[in-house]
Amino acid sequence: MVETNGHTSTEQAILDAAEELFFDKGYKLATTTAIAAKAGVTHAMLHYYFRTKEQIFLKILDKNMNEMFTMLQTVMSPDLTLKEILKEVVNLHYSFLSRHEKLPSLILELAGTCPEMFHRYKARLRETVDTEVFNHRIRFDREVDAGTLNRIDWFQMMFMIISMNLSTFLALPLMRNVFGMDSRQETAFLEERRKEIIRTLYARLFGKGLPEESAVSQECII
Amino acid sequence: MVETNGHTSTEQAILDAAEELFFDKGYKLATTTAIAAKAGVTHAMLHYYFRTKEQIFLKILDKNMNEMFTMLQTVMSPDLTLKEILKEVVNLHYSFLSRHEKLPSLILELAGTCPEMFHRYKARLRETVDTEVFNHRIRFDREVDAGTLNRIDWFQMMFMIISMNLSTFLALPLMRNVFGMDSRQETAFLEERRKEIIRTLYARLFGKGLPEESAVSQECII
DNA sequence: CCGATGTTTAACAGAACTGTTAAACATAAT
DNA sequence: ATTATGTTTAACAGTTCTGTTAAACATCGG
Repeated sequence: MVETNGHTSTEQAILDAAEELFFDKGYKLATTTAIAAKAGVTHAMLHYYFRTKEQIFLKILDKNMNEMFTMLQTVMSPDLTLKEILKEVVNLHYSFLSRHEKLPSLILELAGTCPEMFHRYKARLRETVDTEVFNHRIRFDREVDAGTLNRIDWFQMMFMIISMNLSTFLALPLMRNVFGMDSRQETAFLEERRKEIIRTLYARLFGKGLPEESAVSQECII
Repeated sequence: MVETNGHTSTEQAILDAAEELFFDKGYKLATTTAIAAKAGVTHAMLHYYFRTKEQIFLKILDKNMNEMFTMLQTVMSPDLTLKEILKEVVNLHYSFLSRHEKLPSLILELAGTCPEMFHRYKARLRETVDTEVFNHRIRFDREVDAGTLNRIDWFQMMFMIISMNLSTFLALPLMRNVFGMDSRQETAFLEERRKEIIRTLYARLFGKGLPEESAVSQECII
């Protein structure tokens, strides 16, 4: 039953079920048996189409990682001010995360428990980071020198942005569990959180009269 | 072979091995077989002393959660300024995390995949949060009204502190993997990160002339 | 209609895991 | 020495998982 996209409907059903289960339970805990059950086929079909669990997982992960790298590379817009760019970075990342709520924890699982699988993306991740750093750094440093931007280490700033965004979505299951938010509250929280992240970032970068020890002295890691 | 602490050496060996494996692999992936092997006993011993995998896990998790709650409650020191308290909160939390590097991801796993197990700590967590909020909030609001503190929602501030600290340690395995830090670089990174977190927090709370949209208007979630 | 191709099923093999149990072993008190 | 108690072993049962395979089924060109 070959369809227009070149996939059989069975193949697509397996991919859909697998994506949901891998994101829900993680790589190791999502079983081929459960995937097949969710797709409504025998688990032998899964092996017929994809041979192994690892291959079907990589097909799904690749798709998501490609979207992530695309997102990372579209941050550049040279005709915006640095201030606008930074806001864009946060918003873009934040909206990507809301569309891929569970990708971060899957990546963390991979880095922690299947490092050899994560290796597949390492080079590309480093390269992307290096490129973005190179593209923005000169401009960034110039503004720091001109005094229109508080001194801060590049890497620390990137880490701050990424981690503030990420941790919002990493904490979401826990927040749902502990505070039992309904979906309206959740939307309101996420929106207020996004604004607060930008406020905090702006305060650190553009605020005046910051308290002591704003000096920075780190050898760069990357 | 009963020892002075009331545990047999076998029992303690199992607990030690279990703690390491649970933190390394998570609850579901740490197998009783592997725990027994690491402890150097047959896996039947594990069931002899603890009956089930869940019970040994809870023994270990309880110990760690108790330490966490103790830490959360020792934050109060009424004779410090608010500014000093906040710094203390960050430092205390940060140092706790460096001693329990892998607790956060275990808690996140639990909240995500075994919510019924996490339920055990829900009431206590809410209670602790409520108490801390109640204890600090009046003072906090007074300083906001006096203009010595920028306006910010309590919950957002707590979330910010916790998430900046947490994400540092959540990201650590990934950082090791991608950037291949040695232990000297890692120590330097963690120390610089701690300082940067305080800088950022202070900038948001005490910085002058913050850019637009620093107004805050959120109904409180908790 | 026939056979070639691609798809699906059901049964199986082999491994791993949790938990149980009966018997062997050690130890200390009587 | 014997008995009671606590500890350890080895073997087993029952389940679940990944991956394979042979046979059944469908579809379509000729």
